[in-house]
Amino acid sequence: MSHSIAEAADRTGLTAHTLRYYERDGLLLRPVERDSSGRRRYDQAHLDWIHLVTCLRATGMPIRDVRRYAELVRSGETTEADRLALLHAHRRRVVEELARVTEHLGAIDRKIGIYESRAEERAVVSA
Amino acid sequence: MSHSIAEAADRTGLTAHTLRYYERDGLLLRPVERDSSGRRRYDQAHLDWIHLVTCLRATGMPIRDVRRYAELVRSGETTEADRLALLHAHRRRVVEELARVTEHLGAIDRKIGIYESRAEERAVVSA
DNA sequence: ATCACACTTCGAGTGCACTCCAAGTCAAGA
DNA sequence: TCTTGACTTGGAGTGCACTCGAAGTGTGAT
Repeated sequence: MSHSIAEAADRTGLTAHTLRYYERDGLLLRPVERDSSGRRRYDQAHLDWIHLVTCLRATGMPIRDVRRYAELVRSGETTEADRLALLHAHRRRVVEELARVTEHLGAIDRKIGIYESRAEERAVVSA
Repeated sequence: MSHSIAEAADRTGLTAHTLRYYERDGLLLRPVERDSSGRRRYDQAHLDWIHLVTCLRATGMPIRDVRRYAELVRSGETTEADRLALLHAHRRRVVEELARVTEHLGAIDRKIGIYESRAEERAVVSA
């Protein structure tokens, strides 16, 4: 079972443009196969890999690090320690970022609280 | 007590470049006052506002929405309901984004787990 | 057969948020 | 007095990640 670029876009949540861009930019493990008329065919292995790429991208990994990770995978299983290190470093940054955002969100919540209590006050006064 | 742009940069974690950029772009409530030789002087009210701006920015609010928020504040207290709506909408997006990132982080953690168990296996075999 | 349409490539364009540069001003210290 | 260095301005440049356009080709329905 293989899929056209439109189907792959559908299943990955990316656009066809972005899928071509990722391929050009070396984010995929290997170039996608083409059918007899030159069109891309994505198999399950590609979709699985692209899913991992979207996890990395959605958590803020830069394109060049995803490319680096793909290169490591391409280079064979001797690079597994390097891949693990790369993922660990990324994980640490993501956890830090989550904490930072959560903290800033708290400040925004306090601001919201201020506006709400002021709105409340006005409601009472005008009642 | 007022501060030079270098001190303001220090206290806000932004660069002097960024502080000037924010001012030019209308993210501050009013232009920063200048001393007799034309240099910016930041008072506590400015620093407090910039702190709020960094909370909004750090949680992913686009510059144009921060500007919109600043415009509402400038327009007086009749806009408090609008400000509250803006903050609520932002809060919702941030919470969603946190959930999304957390979920993707889980997938990355599972990937890390796979590499770790493989590393573990190799360690056992080579022992 | 013709038509619409999804696809191809290469390269250019976009939007965002800074980030930097050049040229000039001013104040304080040696 | 001279120099150093932090500042000023307007505008240009950068990096990232797409996003789109133009021109062309192959496929499937009418």
